[in-house]
Amino acid sequence: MSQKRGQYAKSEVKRQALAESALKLVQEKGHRAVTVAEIAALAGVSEQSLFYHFPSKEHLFIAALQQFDDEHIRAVGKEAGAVADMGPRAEVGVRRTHLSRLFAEMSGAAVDHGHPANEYFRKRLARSLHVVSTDIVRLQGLEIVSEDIDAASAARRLLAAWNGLQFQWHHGPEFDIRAELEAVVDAVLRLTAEKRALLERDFHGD
Amino acid sequence: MSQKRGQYAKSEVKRQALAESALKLVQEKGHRAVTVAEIAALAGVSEQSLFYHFPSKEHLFIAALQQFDDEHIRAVGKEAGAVADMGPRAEVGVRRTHLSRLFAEMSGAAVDHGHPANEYFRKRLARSLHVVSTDIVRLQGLEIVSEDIDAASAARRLLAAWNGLQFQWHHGPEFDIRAELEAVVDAVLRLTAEKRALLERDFHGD
DNA sequence: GTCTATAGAGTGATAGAC
DNA sequence: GTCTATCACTCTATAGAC
Repeated sequence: MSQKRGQYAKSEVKRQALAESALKLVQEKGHRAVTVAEIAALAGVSEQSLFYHFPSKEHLFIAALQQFDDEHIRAVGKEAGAVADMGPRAEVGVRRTHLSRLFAEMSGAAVDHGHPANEYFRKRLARSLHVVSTDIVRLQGLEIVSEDIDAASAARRLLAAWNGLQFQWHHGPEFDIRAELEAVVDAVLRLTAEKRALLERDFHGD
Repeated sequence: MSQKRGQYAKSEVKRQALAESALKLVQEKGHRAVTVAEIAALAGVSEQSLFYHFPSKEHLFIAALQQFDDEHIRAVGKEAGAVADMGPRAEVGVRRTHLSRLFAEMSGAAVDHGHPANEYFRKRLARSLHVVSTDIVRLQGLEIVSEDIDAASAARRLLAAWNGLQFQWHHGPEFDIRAELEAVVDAVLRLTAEKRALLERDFHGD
């Protein structure tokens, strides 16, 4: 997509195949253990072709993360429930250890402005902020969340907590990330036990 | 400290000098722009000597971060006020762009268990959790924070938010990190405006 | 006929074996 | 401490899609 070359239809197909293969192998073995040769083999292209389509292994891994996001967005379908589902998703996310590690490592490297993954993370953050903030507004409409909470700021705080807890989980000893994150959600959105119950009911679609 | 070699007193002095020089240069120019030659020169040791004391540039940077922490702990003195000072410190921290970037990048790479900085971050997190949690307990004693809040968990959430906001600040467009973090503190510790005022007064030492 | 996409044959760096 | 294997990546050339 951001590649200059590639007006041939074939190209996009191969890029996709390579991204999918990379994603699959990373999830299986972790990005440290995966070689470009394996990825190329799984995608059914030569190693040299891989480097024609992606300037570096890192770029390929970025495409793999992108690929995962895209699949996920398609799978989850509509994004209502982002807030209610945050705890479980953090838990699942962190259990996908290999992918989560790649994500953490990349996001660290990408604080450098010149880093190829910088754009990916910026866009991803913007999207996440939008999704969560939209869901908060929706919950305000349902009178589950108080109107006097600034949705954009609250979304930022919730995503920050998610991110930070994920890092802690990787660095330190394990803890119940779901419980911690849901506690933050309750605190930031000022949810009483009653409102939390409403949130759950809304999410599980009554 | 964790280095095998260095039984001579001289050695520890040189290590210290190298860490200080590394820290100074990183703060000035950013870790990407600093060369080991410069660091060695500033510390007044040869480049070979540097690699005798530190197995790699990365190890030296870890020592530099450590050095910064140590200086800071000494400067701040007693750690009461960790909670009250969290917002301002986040703001100052993020403005120290070069150091903050190194920190973010390293903490990303260190999610890998074999990474040399892994231990540093684990210990740092443990210490931070202890400091913040202790301060929360203190604030509970002063009846600024409610007794029914679990200090250890709350500390974890606050540090996660801090960390996550720092990452957002690096990746995305700027925002008021201090305001956001203090909002999280108020939410997590359930501080009313009144209690927040007490917190500030306690911190500024009446 | 042009230029994309692929292939062959490497290089340098590095980590692990011995 | 030296050797070796492996890895990411490059250079050059050409087959073939458009």
